[in-house]
Amino acid sequence: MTDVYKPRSMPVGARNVLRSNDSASLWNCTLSPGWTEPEVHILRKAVMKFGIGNWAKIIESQCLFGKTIAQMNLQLQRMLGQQSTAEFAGLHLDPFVIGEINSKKQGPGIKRKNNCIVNTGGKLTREEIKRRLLEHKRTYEISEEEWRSIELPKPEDPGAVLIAKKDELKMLEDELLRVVQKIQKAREERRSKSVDSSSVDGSVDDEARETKRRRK
DNA sequence: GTATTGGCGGATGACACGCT
DNA sequence: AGCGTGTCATCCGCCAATAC
Repeated sequence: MTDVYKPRSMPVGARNVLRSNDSASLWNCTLSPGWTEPEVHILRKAVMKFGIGNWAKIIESQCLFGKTIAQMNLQLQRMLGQQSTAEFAGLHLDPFVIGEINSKKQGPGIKRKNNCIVNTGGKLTREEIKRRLLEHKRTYEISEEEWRSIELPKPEDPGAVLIAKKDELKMLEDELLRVVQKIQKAREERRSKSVDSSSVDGSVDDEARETKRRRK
């Protein structure tokens, strides 16, 4: 048996088992559909520069052209390793640092969904959010000099992006067509083989096959 | 071969809050 | 009060493993 790769982010304790039905995206090994690795790094830099939750500024910068607030928020949750982002609102910090810490959290009070820690104790009070915010600011926020110096990629020409996406769509459609044709061909070959063997055998006639099919 | 189960992950609706 | 924005909880489709 070959060694099973266990991601670094996998927690210790009872869940430190790679089950056969764990999806590849579990443990943040892969990205959310629709996100490429460079895009994730741009989002990481963008939240470090503009502050977590400042989606309007990120959209305005056009560094992630085509991404919606919902998409960015979902990807941020994956990076942070928790669903609730209110306690980080506006902070200039590296979401991967928080994600690394959250990935190691274990215990009866830790409930996860999509590998993100979800809130189980009701909504946080404004005071609690404020308290956590100040704590995170002290502990994790990078210096102003640092986040101001972050450079984001120049906005791409929307027309060029559209053309590229159309090309990608055409490529995927062609690939789908090829796969469908391949399946059809394989089915036809299988069917012709079974017809051949039954005609040689002679014992399995159409009626018998139909009876067998009906019994199923 | 089919049904059941467990879990992932995107979509969505409800809600809170700030602004005008 | 109405609107826009952001957050959070829940729903539901899909997939793979397992049971029968």
